[in-house]
Amino acid sequence: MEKKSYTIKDIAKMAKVSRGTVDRVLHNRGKVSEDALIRVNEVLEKINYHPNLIARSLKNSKDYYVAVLMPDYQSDAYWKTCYKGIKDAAKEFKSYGVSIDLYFFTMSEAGSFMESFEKILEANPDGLVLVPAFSQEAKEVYQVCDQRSIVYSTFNTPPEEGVEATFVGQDMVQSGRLGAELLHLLDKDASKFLIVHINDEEFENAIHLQKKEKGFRAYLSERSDIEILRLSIQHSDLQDQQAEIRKFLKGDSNISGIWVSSSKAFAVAEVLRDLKLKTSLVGYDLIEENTRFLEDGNIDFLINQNPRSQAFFSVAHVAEKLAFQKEMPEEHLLPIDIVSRENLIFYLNNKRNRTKLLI
Amino acid sequence: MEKKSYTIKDIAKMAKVSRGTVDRVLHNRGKVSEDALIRVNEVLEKINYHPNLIARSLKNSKDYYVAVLMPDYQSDAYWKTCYKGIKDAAKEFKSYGVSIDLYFFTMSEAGSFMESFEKILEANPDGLVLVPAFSQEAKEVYQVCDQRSIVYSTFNTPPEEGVEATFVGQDMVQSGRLGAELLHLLDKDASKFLIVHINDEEFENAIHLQKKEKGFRAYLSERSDIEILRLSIQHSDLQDQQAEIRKFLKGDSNISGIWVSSSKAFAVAEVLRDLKLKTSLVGYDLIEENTRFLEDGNIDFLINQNPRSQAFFSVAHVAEKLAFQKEMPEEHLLPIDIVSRENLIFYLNNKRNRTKLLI
DNA sequence: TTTTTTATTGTGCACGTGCACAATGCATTT
DNA sequence: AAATGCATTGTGCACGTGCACAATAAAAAA
Repeated sequence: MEKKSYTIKDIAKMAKVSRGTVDRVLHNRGKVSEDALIRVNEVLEKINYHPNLIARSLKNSKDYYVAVLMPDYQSDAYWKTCYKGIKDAAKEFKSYGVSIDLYFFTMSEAGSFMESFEKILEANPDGLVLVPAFSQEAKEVYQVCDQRSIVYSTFNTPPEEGVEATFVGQDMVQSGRLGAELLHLLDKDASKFLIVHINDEEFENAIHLQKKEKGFRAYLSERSDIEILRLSIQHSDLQDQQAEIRKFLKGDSNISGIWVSSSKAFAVAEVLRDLKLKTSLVGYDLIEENTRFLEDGNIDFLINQNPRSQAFFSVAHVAEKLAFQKEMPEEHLLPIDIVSRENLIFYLNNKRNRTKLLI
Repeated sequence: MEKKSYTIKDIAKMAKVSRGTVDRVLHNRGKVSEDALIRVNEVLEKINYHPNLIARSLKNSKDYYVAVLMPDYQSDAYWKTCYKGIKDAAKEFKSYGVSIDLYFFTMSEAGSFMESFEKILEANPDGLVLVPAFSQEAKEVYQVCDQRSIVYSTFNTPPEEGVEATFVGQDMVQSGRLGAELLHLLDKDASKFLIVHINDEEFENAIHLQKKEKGFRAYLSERSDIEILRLSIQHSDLQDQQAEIRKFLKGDSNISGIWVSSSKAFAVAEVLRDLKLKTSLVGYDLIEENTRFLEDGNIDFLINQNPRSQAFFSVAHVAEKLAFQKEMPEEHLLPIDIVSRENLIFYLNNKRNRTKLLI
């Protein structure tokens, strides 16, 4: 019943060799007689040895330094949530000697991305967590990190194909499919849906939005001949955005459901409320503006992109790789949560929505 | 920029005392002159000391033994998922010297619960994780554990009011509310909903089902005058269950939506399919029988009770308390996930849907 | 003053690992 | 036979903590 965990000393005794020899076998750095090798391996097979990670990491106990490169969180509620995830991870791993510093860039300026990266390099970090918003620049980053053997992981935006960087995030195509499904479930006799993109960046650069739209359309094309309208809004001012939405909705009255591909569903919700329209509405992200309308019933579902967990895990992978030599996964896809009024509370401030990683 | 983590030795040097004195101050076990006390405290305040948990747990490195007392997982897909969570936790904490053994009981026999507990006591464990399905018997368990200072936590079934045992699970009332909301969203013009209970235990003993029903009714009474029918099935044989459902549905044809309070939604789904009814259906748990009907469209939503995470965290709390002296939370409520066809895959076998706990 | 008691402070060790380096055995060369 | 080289093996140390115990200083008793 009671399993004992064996130590190197135990193994040495059992194999009638010294600790050093066992160590040499375990890390196979040669200089072991065939005789001893066989004896040690015999014991190892019998007992199924697992090294004590605590002792190991105490031994390698140095202070690791991890830099995070992400969009400025002042500007955006979504990134603020990521920031929280980073902070939680920082708190978590502090006791294991990992300290974390943040560096920011502006979404509209690729230059600011590389500028911050230069600063990071000056600080000479052991690890890097980044949002590779600019794929060309990011490639350079990966190269430099490989060269200096800086451990890195990405989140939110998937790295380009072919790059073997750890990615924590969601399946964007599936996310779009889910949006379509929810609208479809809300009104099974729907005849017309509207896609709304409201985004700072050019749509052509926003690969994640393209993937989402692709998924949205794919779902519907598989099971109905619902007409799909599309409205892409570039204004950065809320008033202008809403004016355009209002104009569009007045022009086309019998839309059954609206899917907003970004976190700006609240902009549409307000217009719907003012126009007293009962159109179904599905959007993304649990930012305060959205959750208010979810509670009032103007938004039916919000799809949670789990920004907090994305950021948290991205840091966690790097930190545990450094501190415990744990392997980093190539891809860590988070669930795409459906949030309605009645389960909203569990996705807000959920400090414990996190995970020790497998060894 | 670079934060150093201070050690006791550092503090001793700064306060011009020895390691021993710092140690005495930190664990305030007296025998320190006022003079030294002040100096050490000054340093402590300045540097915000956090002990190195790795070193600490290496020091206290013994093998901990944790017993898990849960329903037999052979009988039930739900408990099988819990079993997986336990196994994952076992794997995770093995490297930290925590080994885990399982003991089972039968849901229908309170006696088997205490029998297994007796066996557990013989093994003399340091920690216990249990599903307190029988509240009276559980009380005795808590008492014995307190007496022998066995660390314990519960999951799935909340312990009785007034007991201060760590509980990992979900808010049952809210879970019922969510079920009602989903049905309501699926058909906003609904006039009649049906509650179906299919359960092994007596309804009177199944407090969690009672709470769920309460939440279901509460939601609807707040915002509509939908008629609520109720069908409680006691048969343990699937054929008998379905016969009763078929009879009921044939008798009352214009039901807008059905909510099954347990994991037996598949039984209803099959009947609906055979009768070619398009009634909305919401149930619980991602067991294979259910997910098949979810994929076929006979079930609209499944509510995920997160059995795997419940079990995992319940073990994790005990293990981290033992190995790292982390505090155990009084209550750890997991999110109530809404699962549809398009996000189902992320909730199946999601090895990483877990969390390192806060310190 | 010397001895004993008491209050405070300093030091040694173990936990398990991983590395550096010292020590041993054995065969080959001088 | 002594000296040298090489292959293999054994040992010491550090990581940071927490506890036991030794050492010191100061006060009280002789």
